[in-house]
Amino acid sequence: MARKSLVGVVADELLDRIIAGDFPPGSSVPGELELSARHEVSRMTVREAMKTLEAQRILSVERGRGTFVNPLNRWASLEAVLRAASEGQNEAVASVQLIELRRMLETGACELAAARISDADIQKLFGNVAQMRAAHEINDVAAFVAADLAFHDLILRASENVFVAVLFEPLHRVLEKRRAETSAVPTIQEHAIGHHLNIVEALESRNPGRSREAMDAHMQQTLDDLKNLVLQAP
Amino acid sequence: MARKSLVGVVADELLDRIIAGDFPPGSSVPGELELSARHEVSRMTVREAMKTLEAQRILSVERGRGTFVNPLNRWASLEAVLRAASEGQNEAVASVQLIELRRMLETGACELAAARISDADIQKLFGNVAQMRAAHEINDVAAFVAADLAFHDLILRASENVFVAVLFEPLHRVLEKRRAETSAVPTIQEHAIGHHLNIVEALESRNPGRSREAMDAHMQQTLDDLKNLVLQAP
DNA sequence: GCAAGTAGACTTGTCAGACATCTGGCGACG
DNA sequence: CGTCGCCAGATGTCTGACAAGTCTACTTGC
Repeated sequence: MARKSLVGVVADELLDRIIAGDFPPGSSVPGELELSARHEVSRMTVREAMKTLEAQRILSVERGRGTFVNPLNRWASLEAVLRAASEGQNEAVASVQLIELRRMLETGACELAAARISDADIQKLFGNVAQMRAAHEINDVAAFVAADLAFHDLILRASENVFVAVLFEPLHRVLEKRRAETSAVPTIQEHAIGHHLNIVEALESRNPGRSREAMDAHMQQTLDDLKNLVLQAP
Repeated sequence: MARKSLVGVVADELLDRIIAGDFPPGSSVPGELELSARHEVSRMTVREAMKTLEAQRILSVERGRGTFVNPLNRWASLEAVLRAASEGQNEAVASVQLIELRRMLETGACELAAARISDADIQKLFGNVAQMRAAHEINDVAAFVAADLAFHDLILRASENVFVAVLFEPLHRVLEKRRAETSAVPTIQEHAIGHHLNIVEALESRNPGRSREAMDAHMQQTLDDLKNLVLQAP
């Protein structure tokens, strides 16, 4: 699956060297010819790799002068920033900050959704909670996670804000595997079911503030779970 | 200034055709050869344009099969989504949704900053408000906007969350010009000064909830200003 | 007759070499 | 001393070719 093409490999290696500090922000990166020699590929392959990094605003290419590394806060790729921020002992910090970000987006989306969600979607949410409960009783972790994801996804869409969904999508991918870890603990499943039920009921009341707080409590629980589980693993 | 290179032009034109609906999500885009003929450039130029769109997850390239358009919610580029969402009569809707998004990020960042901001940074924020007041009195719109931007930027950084800054950066660019418009009205300047002062004082009290609400009120005002100004322009 | 295998057309991936164009600095010339 | 022009080095683009993956349709063997 996804055997990476050469340009993907070159782009990854180059990004690794940037993150490792070989080329600090503001400095220039070696010329295309030099890179093509170092990685033993043609100049064109190097150019395409550069293009992908430039599209993510990691590099700035200036004709006739060279190619330069942008400061980290101009990077447009959450994944690349995550890789950079997770260097060394910082992975735990990065995880917490990701949850913080998720909390902002999900509580905000939930608040908006309260005024816009349809009755049909609310019934679907009740259905998702029922699925989570059923999955919990027969210990089906995969089904539990699937229902959980569908629940949050529906709220995102009910917010009717396209940009929230766009910004949330990369977060979704990054957090997916850790969600599966925390959701494997039965006690946490029970907590989650309770929180989700609170959220649907708040949405049903069409009260934005209450809906936001319900989602906020859920996010707080998720953050606590992360701290108690992932951050103490060997 | 910034005369676009050929690959930039081709990428733009291709994105325009995608947004115009020539190639719906899931469908394939014409082959590299066909595109190179249509745009009268070499195949390599087309390839580099495709690479930039692929890096933004607008296209998915599959070797031997073709190149396909991703659904809009997988796009990783806020700007591209904005262009797509602003088609037709939807520009007003897109503007409102952008403010909604900004509200989520800024209120969240402000809440985090309350617990993390340094005394020195709080003094800087007071200084920014003073600059805004001075600029207001001598009717210097540019200086007012500059102090305003610096104020919000400092809070973003004080939240100590790298990812918030990353997601906010494209928003910053997009909203910059509209901010200049609304900030030109003296009455709105006065409102903004009051809101900013409330925000600093809330941060000074180190109360996260109060800080969030102060920023929220400011965002609400901004949204109202947008509705009353931009949405009724000729 | 049917199924497995294969040849071909079409697609993207990579390579090589060449020339065009832009930038910046160095040196010659006025 | 200042200005102009040349030149080295960087990216931008073109041409043509071959490699390799995918799908279709036909051929072939049973």
